[in-house]
Amino acid sequence: MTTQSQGLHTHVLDTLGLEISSGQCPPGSVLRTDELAQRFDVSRTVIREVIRVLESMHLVESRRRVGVTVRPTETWNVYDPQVIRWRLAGADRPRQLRSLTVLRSAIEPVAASLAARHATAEQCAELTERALGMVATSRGQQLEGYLEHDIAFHRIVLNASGNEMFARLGDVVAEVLAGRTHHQVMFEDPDPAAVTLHVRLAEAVREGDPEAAERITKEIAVGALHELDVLAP
Amino acid sequence: MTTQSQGLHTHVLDTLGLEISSGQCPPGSVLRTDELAQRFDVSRTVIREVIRVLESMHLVESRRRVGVTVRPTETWNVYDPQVIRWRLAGADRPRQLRSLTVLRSAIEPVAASLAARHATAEQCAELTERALGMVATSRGQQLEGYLEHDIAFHRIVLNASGNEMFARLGDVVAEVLAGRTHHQVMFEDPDPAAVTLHVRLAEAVREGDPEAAERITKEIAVGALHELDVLAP
DNA sequence: GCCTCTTGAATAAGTCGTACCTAATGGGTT
DNA sequence: AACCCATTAGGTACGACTTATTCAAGAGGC
Repeated sequence: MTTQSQGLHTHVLDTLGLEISSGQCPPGSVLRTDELAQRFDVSRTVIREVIRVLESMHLVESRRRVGVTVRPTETWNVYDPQVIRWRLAGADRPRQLRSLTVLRSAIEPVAASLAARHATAEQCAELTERALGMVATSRGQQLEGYLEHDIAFHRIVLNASGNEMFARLGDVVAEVLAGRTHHQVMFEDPDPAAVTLHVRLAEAVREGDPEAAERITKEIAVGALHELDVLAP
Repeated sequence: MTTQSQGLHTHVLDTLGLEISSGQCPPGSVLRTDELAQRFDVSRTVIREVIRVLESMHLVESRRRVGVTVRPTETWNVYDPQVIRWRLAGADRPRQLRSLTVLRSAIEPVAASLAARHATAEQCAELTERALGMVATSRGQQLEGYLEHDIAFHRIVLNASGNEMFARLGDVVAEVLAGRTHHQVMFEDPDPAAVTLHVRLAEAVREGDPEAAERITKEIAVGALHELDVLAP
């Protein structure tokens, strides 16, 4: 059986990763490499490589004579974009979205403040462009276009902060925004207040006003958290 | 050559990971699995498993007919504790410590604020205990003991925040604190002001005062950043 | 008789070597 | 310039062997 395009490894990894993060294989349960090889109809070689990757994400632990044990949630590398994707696709997406949004609300204001100090002219220009793009797509069911601008906007801010750790959170934010748009039921157009705030943030960064940038970003974060409270359990 | 105790895989992974993150194998350089197998005197199987793990960390990219290419720094999973450890052990430790400390300064105040709301009696008790431990070891060259209390203290705050993403940053903070103590030259006892702030933070959390907890944690962060400016280039 | 310690067989992961498949590449041909 | 083919290096498979753990049975001491 060779149905996938991108290699056996990828398919098996994705399937197992999803099963584990979604709780189908609860912590403590044991997998056997031979069984997995049979189940996926691949060689043990492939399985072992997958297990090693899952092990590096601290999702499982492999011990001789006992098998591959699923580790408790607390040890997982929850910052791994792959893990985040799996978890957002799984059962506890709401909880996941919430903790990620809280993370954003801590990071992004500081990042925006730094961006107001360090952003290049180029970054300011693209930021404004993206903000205008958000305005343009904020009405009339253009959710996908809006999402694209939104992701790009936040990515620029994080990059412009000049801090590597912030910059690398761009992928995480992208996953959160995408998850919100796609999985959360969003019939309506985005909140006009949020759109305005993005425009104002672009201005604050362009004018090099760290305090304003931080304050505005905090407002955006509050809005995002509020939105979760309204739509989720 | 079989010097390691914990498996060939671990040894090879650690060596290669370190070499890549320290810039010895600059982005764009190509590794060949056969060569690596020869070099480490292990089978290609082991090398392949290692490569797969490095690939999952986005440190390398494996393509047919071309080999294993080291990817540019921007794509690395810099939140992977393993990667952090490698980078802190490598050449650009100062830069790394700085960006991680900025990250802390964004996260920990928010975490402390949440901890003041959600901490259990148990957590408050252990927090106070650790603060006292820091006081007790703050004089007389007991750096290792101090470090242990410091790490535990911050870990409790992050855990008590109730946010999973914050909690999982405990390892990162631990690496930063350990790196600061071990690699940065710290002849002297810790800053007495910092010790006092930790005691006050424990109080603020115990008394359920989010604003105070956030403010005090910001002061701790400012101190840590200042310390870096003084000691590093 | 019950408990502890030792010993040994069973087990599943770890490692190895080889053989073969497949895709990307680069050069040579038309 | 477009096409084709040999080469190359990773991808996959299989089978044999090694080693750490575990668990249980048996020996010894209380």
